[in-house]
Amino acid sequence: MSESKDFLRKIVEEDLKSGKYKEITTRFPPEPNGFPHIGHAKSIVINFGIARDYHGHCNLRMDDTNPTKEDTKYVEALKDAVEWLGFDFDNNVYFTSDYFPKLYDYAIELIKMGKAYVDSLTEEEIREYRGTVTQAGKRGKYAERSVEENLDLFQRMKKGEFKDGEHVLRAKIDMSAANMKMRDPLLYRIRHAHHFRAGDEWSIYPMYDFAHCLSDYIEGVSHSICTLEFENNRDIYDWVLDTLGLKTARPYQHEFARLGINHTVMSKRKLLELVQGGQVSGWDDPRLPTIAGYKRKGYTAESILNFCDQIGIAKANSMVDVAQLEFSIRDDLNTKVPRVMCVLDPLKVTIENYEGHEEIDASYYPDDVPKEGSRKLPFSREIYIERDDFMENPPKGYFRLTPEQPVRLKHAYIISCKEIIKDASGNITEIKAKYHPDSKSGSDTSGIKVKSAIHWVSANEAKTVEVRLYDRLFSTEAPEGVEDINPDSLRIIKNALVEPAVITERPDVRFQFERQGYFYADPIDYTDEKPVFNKIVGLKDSWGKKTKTTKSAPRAQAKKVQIDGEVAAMSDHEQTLFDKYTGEFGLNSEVADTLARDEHLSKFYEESLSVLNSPVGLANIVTNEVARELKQMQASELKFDAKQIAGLVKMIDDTTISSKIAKQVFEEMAKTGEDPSQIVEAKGLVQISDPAKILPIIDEIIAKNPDNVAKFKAGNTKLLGFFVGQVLKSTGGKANPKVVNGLVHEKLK
RNA sequence: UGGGGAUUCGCCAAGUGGUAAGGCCCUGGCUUUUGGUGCCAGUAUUCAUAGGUUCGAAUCCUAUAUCCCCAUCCA
Repeated sequence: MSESKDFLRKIVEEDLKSGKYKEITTRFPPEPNGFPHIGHAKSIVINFGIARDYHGHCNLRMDDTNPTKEDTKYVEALKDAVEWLGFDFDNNVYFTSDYFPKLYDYAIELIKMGKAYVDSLTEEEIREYRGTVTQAGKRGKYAERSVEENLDLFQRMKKGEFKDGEHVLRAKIDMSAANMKMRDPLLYRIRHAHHFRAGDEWSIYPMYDFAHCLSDYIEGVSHSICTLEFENNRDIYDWVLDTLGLKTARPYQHEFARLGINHTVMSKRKLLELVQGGQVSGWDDPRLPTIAGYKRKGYTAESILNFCDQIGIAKANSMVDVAQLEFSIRDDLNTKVPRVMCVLDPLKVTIENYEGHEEIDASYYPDDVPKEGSRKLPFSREIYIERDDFMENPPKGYFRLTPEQPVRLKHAYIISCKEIIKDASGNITEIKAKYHPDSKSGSDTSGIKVKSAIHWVSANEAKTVEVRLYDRLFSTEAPEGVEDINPDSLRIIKNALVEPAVITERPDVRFQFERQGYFYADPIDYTDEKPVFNKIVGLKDSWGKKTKTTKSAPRAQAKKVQIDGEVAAMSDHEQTLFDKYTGEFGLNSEVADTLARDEHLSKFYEESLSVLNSPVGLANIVTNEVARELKQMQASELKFDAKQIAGLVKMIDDTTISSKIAKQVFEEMAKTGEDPSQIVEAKGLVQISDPAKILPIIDEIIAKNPDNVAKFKAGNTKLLGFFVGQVLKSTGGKANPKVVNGLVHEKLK
């Protein structure tokens, strides 16, 4: 595994290395209110995968805090999904509802600390009082209740003395917080509802923001991984744990981008609509992106796992091309599954010069699949081929059977077309053909060259099967609703003809129907009398692609012009500073602008300038390096001062150090607050400018990299950076880059 | 609009100051009794845009643009 790690694994590794945690614990925390989909699979793979990689644990936990939405049937579906994907939850499912008593105690604690209160505003009032994104909210009068009153009320809420909605428990944080989520979030609501596990014991239920962080803490979770939309909730997560003083190895939340796939929908709401609206046959409809759907369609767990590995984990919202998923399943099945022949749209072929009957021994696997196994393939005078494997007037590049062009019947003989039989309306109903007796597969001495081999079945022995051809559920890339549904997402072929071994031998449940795609014996509707096969995915079809009307003409890639917004005007004071900096000090306008507009920066700059008269050098360091530190902390928190920066710039000015070393020194200063001259001395960072010392190193580098020298001389001038970098590296950054640059240039000319 | 995220090829995605990884898609070629597979080759002078710092910038600084999330007693 030399591949780069995703950002979550990097965090985990750092936390392990720093000793923040001795052991890694993650959790997969779905709410049991819907069937899991492939987005859940991504989360499962992340959480269980990280636990496995770092020898930790992952808890499967049902986040069942809302009794009105959840159901035990979803719990089963969730367990199934995790198991099917090959992860182990030790047969131990955790439930947030098991923590209700503990959660209640924590709430009491918060009330006693004066950090939570019972609010009795109506729902509308609460909404109103919350304010908007631009306007601060305000507290209602109930926020002033005493601890005793709050305690009393909350206990009575629990006892069920109040009606739904009469009171709520709220955290006392900040009604004017810029983060809306922090405006006194609700912790508990009254809900006289039957909980599928807790029964009727509770009449209050905790909210997500209160229950989740504490459940993580209770379970000893170290890394609480969730999706991006919870970023705003992280503040509450931390607030609850911090306020309750829960410190030891407490969990921290990290967010990644949820999975989106084009031509499908992933939200639970939309999925539920499709199921309830009857657009699909149920949660396990093969067109749905649910785990149950993929399973029913014939996807393997491995293919889903591979897919999740391939798409990676990051923080950018993204829409993965469904072609990537299709690749995963093809790639997986290619090496696993027997090849058989099935004719979907039969065209009868009578081989006039063939008498009798034979059975051909045919391997289930092509040469490039290292698996053993074969079946008997009946061959006779009457066969069926695929209707589009014959064309009377073929286009250029058509490889299959035509009046002039013979074709091989896969595993059998070469045939030529003799006669075309049509019905009254001109449709082809049958082909009369002749076969070439010396062309039998494996012992062909006919010398006839054919362009392709087509699949076929023997008319007498073929079995009739139902084939369900699934296509993407939505025709648009980013579907909005039912109006985007692909009318051809399901095509049922009642009378497809398959070779007999598929039914009688049943060598597998998944097959490749040669030249068509991968198919799966439907686990529910398949019977011996009426076999049913689901199309998992088609084979890649470069011929079909060519013949299809060239739909997407190369879209005009007009480079979009970006209209930049206006830059805010400077205040008079800023303008004065700007003029002084550009005029008196000779700074360029960009640097002067940055400095003038930032009070802290300009102050810092002028202070350093009073120590050292090097306006340009100081300005550069202050605008670029000091500014970075100032973004992260207050000016008063800086470990270094203006005088030290002046000292640093002085060393650059008198060429003691290069600007490259200066950055290194600066980083040290920012960390330790040490004097720059001390750092330079302690680390021996004085730069080497003597060509006599540098030249031998350059020679060595050049000798070591003949390939790159050749490339450079061939015109790849980018490589100059490579050579300079190498020299700098081997001198620990001390070589004077300007000198090195000139020298390397000279050497390689 | 206040706050929080994000932006590297058609789609994902590495890269964190020194030669722009990889996969999918696509395009050629070779192999092939699957127009499949496999193999080989091609595909970003450029990292949202504009400036700045530097010998050297996708990476650091400044400004701007665009997209996503937050005003459920959902999670």
